[in-house]
Amino acid sequence: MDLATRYSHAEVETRWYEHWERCGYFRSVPDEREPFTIVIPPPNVTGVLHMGHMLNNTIQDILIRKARLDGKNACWVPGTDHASIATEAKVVRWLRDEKKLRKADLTREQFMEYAYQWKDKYGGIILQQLRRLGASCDWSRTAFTMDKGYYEDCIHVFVDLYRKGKLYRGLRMVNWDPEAKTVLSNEEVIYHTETSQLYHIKYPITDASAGEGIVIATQRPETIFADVAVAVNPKDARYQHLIGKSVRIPLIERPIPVIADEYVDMEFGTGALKITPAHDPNDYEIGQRHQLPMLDILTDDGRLNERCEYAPLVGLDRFEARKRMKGLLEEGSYLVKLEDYTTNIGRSERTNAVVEPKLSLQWFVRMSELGAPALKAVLDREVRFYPENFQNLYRTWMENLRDWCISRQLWWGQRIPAWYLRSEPLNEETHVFVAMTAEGALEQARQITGNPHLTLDDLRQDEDVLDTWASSWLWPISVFDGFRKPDGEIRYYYPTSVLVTGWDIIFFWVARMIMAGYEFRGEKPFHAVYFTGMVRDKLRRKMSKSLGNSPDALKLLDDYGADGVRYGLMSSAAAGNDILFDEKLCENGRNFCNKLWNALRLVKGWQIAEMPENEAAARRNALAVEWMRTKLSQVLKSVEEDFTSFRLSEALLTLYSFIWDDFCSWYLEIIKPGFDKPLDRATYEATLDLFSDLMIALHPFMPFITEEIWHRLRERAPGQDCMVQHYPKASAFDPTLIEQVEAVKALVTRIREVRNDYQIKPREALTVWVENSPSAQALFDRKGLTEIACKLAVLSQLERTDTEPAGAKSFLSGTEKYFVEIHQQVDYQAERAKLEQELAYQQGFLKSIEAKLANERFVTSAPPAVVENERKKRADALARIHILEETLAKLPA
RNA sequence: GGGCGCAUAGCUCAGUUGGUUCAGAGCACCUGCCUUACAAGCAGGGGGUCGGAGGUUCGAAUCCUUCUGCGCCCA
Repeated sequence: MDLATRYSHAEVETRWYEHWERCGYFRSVPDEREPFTIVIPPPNVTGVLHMGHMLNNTIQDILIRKARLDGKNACWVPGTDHASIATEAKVVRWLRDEKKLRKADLTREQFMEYAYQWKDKYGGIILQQLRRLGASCDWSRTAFTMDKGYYEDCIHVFVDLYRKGKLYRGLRMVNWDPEAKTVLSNEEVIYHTETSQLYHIKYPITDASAGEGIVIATQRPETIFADVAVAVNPKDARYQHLIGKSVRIPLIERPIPVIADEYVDMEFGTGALKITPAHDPNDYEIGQRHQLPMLDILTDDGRLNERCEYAPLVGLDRFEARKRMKGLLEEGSYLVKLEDYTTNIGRSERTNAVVEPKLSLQWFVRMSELGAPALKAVLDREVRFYPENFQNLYRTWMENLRDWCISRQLWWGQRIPAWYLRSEPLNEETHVFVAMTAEGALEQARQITGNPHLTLDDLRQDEDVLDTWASSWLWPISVFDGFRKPDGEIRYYYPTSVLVTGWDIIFFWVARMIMAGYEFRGEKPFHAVYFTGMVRDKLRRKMSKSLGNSPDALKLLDDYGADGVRYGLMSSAAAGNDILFDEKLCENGRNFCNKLWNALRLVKGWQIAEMPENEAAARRNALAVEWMRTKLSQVLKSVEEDFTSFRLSEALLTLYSFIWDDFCSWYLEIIKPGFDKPLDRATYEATLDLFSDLMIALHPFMPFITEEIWHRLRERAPGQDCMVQHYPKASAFDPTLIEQVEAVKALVTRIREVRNDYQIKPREALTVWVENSPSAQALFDRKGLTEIACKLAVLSQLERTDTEPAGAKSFLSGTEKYFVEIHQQVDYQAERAKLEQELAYQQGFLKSIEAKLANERFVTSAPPAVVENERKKRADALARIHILEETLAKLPA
């Protein structure tokens, strides 16, 4: 076989992905096997592959491929999220740039048609990109949160919750995004510390006898027109005489009362607080307590409206108005002080506009009842979190649930199935008809109003759509048709096995899916949640498009191959830990591929003979194979445990070092035949089998190269692909052999060290003796071990001796004393220094062990195995010290 | 202001229920090698009193308290 010295991934990866897909390996249909199900966290339909996706989906693919190899019916459902606000923004921009259309000029229906057009043309690119990564999703199941069926499910759930009294419409303080002109949930508001200015403004007192005025502090001077009171703390001596009096709002002279409320912090600002219930959540609360009116002075796009009563500012943007206020207040001598001030400003996650608290009529889900079973499930480990400490975060949030505002003032999304009477616009709060269809709503309207003559034209549907998360929380149910066919295949696939997602959406999505699972199916949506960390750059910044610090995912795949990138991501990605991404890690992955490739070249390059070269080779190879099989069992056992506890990086690193170090550096070197010599068939076949097993074991992590090598190792029948084999199972193994080989490895290393020290050529054969002792005997009685040592250390002989050979350098390895013939003057001075250092270490070591063993309480309270082990350590140390002392004594001065 | 988490080699991090010669890996570094699989490699090596202090224990990187320094979430 003529193979290039470097592995090239490009052709291999596309070829195998196509092959797997053609063979239908990704497809899952219910059968008698145990299911293993994952639903993808649907990326935004507008999304393109970034580092976070690659990490997240690599993990899912590893779990899915492993389950498939374990003989389970693995089903990974892909899909995308319609991402209402993000996508609508994209579509609006596209319409403007490409079609020269403005949203305002389109009807809702026209807009939706364009939006679907856009989605079909540009949406879901990311699903194509996931294929490059090797994702073995069942593409035939690709779902989309705006698919017809999915849409219906959302509507069904809305109606269901409404009927159950878990959904209501109400006037509440909400976070308003004046740019997108929509309400945002609390989770969609991002707080940053920003500097602004604190205005100290004097409100003149109506009753001049009580004083000149009261000074309040605010960062938003333009909102004074919406003030309905000034509040002070009832305990505040400074203001006692003013409580109950009234003050006048600067510029407009409207009188407002001075009230007392515990909420007011006497230390903050001047201790007097302007109360603006329509534009501040805390003021809203105070307003409610004191039955104050609410005055909304802002338009939906953040401009002052006529209710502010100050004509010069009507129509101005809130920030422009703020600027003008400064001059106006100064002019009227109302501005007492202006100071710089740092505070947390909330901005819209999507548009980055400063969020305005605003009073608004919206739809809310009552969270208290939904939250209870979802919290319990996690605390009872019914749904297990990996890592477990995310439970804390989850609990804190779940214990402080606030009602969820699920209406959004957008078009791209599921339109809220609520209808109102056109003739009674003011009665919306009472005359709401919630139904699956307009006809259903009409039916209700007729009954409730008692007017049988009402027609569809008398009804008007709510203009708003659902919050995106109010569709994605149904994902694990809806993708299996759980609402429309509750007894269909969902009974097989649900609850899903594991959810893999970033911890940043634990509230947005994870918590709500758990709630939806219990609410609509009476069962958890998944058994486990694996939280991935955030991928950060070397400066610990979250990778984002706006920072431009994210490497181009596709370029990484080009440069290092999917296997290399998967390795790079996984090698440093313990669950829940953020990873500082470094391309260097992908380079390691690529190098590993090359290592595997070259191991293949080596093995396939050998000539084969029916019989071993000689007795020695036969023994050597037989033991090597036995050792490798034993070690493989040990490794598989540990890999299996790692998978059970989702310690995927551990599993990968275990396999990596087993393959690189044990298989390549030791095993292949042991059995490697001499120049132009053949390898015996038995060893060759065993090696191919071992190599094949290694490829299956590594396949979940690095699917492409393992498939390629699997096929190059042997001629495989059609359908005999690596990805559909059985994962190798650990069998019972005897650790003694592993220990013995480790002893030989240590010996070989010591001999190589001697070569380095004395500059003896690697190929120059050396003669080595081991001092006769019971332990030396026990070690080298193992058939084949001596031959292995000779091969690896390049020895002409390794024999036991009772006498010290002349002109040899001695050294200690394990508990044995060895002599190596070096044909040159031994540097006794250096030798003595080395031995003394070693002796000092061993004596210290011995001392610590003896202290332990002399301790009565240790011997009585520690487990017997631990004590026994300490005794063995003592015996070994004593043996070593004896040898060292003896050697030192005999050393020429 | 409330809560959560982190601190281990120059860098990035593992280290599971406290117990094996347990102080590890990769990268970086040093020395020697283009040895007939692989220089994307091979052989060998140096480097950390596990953030500080105290405590529990026969035994602590691991458990507890506290301090310091970071990070994050919520208000």
